[in-house]
Amino acid sequence: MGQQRRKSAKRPSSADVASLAGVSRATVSAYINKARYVSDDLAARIEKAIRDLRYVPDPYARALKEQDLKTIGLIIPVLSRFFTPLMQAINEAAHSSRYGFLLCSSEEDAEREREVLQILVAKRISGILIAPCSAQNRDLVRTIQQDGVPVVQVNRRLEGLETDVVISDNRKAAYRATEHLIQRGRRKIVFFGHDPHSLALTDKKVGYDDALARNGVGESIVVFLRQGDEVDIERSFVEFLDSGRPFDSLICTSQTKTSIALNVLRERGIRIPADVAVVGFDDSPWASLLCTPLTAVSESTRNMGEIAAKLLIDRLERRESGPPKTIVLEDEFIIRDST
Amino acid sequence: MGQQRRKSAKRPSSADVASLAGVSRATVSAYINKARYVSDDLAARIEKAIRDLRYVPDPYARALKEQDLKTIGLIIPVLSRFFTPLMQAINEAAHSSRYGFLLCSSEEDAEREREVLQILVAKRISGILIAPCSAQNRDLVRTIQQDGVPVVQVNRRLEGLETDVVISDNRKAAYRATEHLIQRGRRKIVFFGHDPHSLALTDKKVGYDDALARNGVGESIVVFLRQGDEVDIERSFVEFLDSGRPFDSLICTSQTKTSIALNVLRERGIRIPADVAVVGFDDSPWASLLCTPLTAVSESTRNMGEIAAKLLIDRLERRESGPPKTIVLEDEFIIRDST
DNA sequence: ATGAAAGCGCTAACAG
DNA sequence: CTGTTAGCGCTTTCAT
Repeated sequence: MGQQRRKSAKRPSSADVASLAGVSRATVSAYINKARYVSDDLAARIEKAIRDLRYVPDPYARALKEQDLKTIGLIIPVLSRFFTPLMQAINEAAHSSRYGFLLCSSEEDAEREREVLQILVAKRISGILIAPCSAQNRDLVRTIQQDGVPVVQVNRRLEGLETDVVISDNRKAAYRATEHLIQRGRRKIVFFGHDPHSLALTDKKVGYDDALARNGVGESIVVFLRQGDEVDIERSFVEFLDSGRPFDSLICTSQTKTSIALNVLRERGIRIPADVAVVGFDDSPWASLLCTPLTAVSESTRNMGEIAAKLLIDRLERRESGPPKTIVLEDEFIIRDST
Repeated sequence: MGQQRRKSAKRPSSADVASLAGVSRATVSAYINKARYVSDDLAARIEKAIRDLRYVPDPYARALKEQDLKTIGLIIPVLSRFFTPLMQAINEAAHSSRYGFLLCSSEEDAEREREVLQILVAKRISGILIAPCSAQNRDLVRTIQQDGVPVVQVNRRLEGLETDVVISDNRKAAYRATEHLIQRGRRKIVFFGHDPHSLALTDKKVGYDDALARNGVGESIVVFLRQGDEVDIERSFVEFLDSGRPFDSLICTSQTKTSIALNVLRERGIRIPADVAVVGFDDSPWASLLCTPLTAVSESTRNMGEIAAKLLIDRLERRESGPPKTIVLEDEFIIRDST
């Protein structure tokens, strides 16, 4: 015998409740929304009818009438661990201000991002938090905003948009990391994991380039990496190693890349920092526990989420209507033993 | 000057498109949904009108008519990193079967879980994946299911529910971990991080108790821990250490707890495994890189998500209508150097 | 204090 | 092939 399927005989509507309670639908609606006074007598009968019928108002019918979904949408480029603290923070902030929370991933695909934006707007979302994945939707975002939906850019920023922005200074962090390696006497510094299409990586790359240039280091070693799973990342790194190109240090542009690189280095018996110094983007609770505790850039995405959510909610509640704010969080640079 | 707010003069409706294109609303609808043939001529005019007006159909009006949202809902107890791979897998599976994906967190709160369940049903979600946080909503889940909405339990299981289930065998994993410690000669084994209210932990605790009993180890040392942030977790562990109760090994019931415990142990100069052997639940890419590579239970939540999503979608597409299946994934037990 | 009726934007059955 | 019409379930004046 399979799972039962008593295909819903049809959900009760407010009309059913009304007739069972012997009142009009208007009164039911009024009672439910506490929109106007309803006598105790009727209230009790309605209450009972609702229970008996297990009536739940249809959110769509309601939404059809109402202007605002009282919900915050978050669009991230990928559902990765990196964004988890950001999601948590935003979810909590939304909830505690009595907003709903709707999460969407664009999968780093501009087309999909576009769709998602349109869906959110069509759903009359109250406001949008977005970590944009492509400049392609700049105009759409601008339009949405001009139509009265507040937008906050978070973690990544598209130039030329008059939105609130909360990012961390990846360029500077990369600069600092690179310069740090140079000061430690390294000259053959690998930038592991670049993708010119990624907004997130561009900043880091610029910081790296700047630091090399200002310190007169001519050689730039970049390992490119298009979107891919962990196997692809590992393969790219292995290929680089096998190319035999000499290097004495490594900047990994994400936590995943860092752990993959470290694992490969360990397997090959390459010593850190004796043979190769390593700095990783994104700190983790493990970084300090490693055999060689890792020097890392720490980006507080949790904090970023909190601030961004607050900014958005302030706009939504009309607590703030000034010009767009840009908040740049400083990344922490934590020097441990790997460099 | 603030962000512009040209409060949407009112969105265009299909009526606007129809009149601009000089056709009826039915034709517009037909064109959009490709529900029936529309002559090239009209199609072109409609297309143009849609563009000009930047028309987007109202999803609520549409939903009001339709029976099914073609969307899968996932309810997790907490938006943690632990669930990220699960979310990824389900999101991808949903998307590639052309379903939407709706994520909700119950925040380990039965009341909130109840609300969320009702919202999902009210929204006519196609099917639900749930990692239940409490037995309290068992009846509600049963009702939902009987009303024809397929439900799959994932990661955690409530007894007495005729749903598909995908879990991993935490009880056995805990048993194995405990027995492993005993075989290594440990007798004072700490179970770090218990909460009798947590379904997830109960299984682990049972495995631990069983292993102690079957191996004639009388002493059970349990560090309790109600929901709390990392600071709370750390404090609990520190308090335990400060109590001076002797112990020679440690089972940490989650990744977060593991990293916190390891950090505290390191700070106190307690050597692993010489002074204390450690096994952690949830493997991570870092586990092998630690100073003392960590013995760990590895639970493939990604895999769990894939399977659960497949099960659900098979039900949705009527590809499967047999009795409920229960899939129990074996956790891997990876012995490294910490034990 | 409560009820009747109109309408939100869309789809689908039925005509033409 | 395309248009007319009748709701979907709810909220909201406007009467009573």
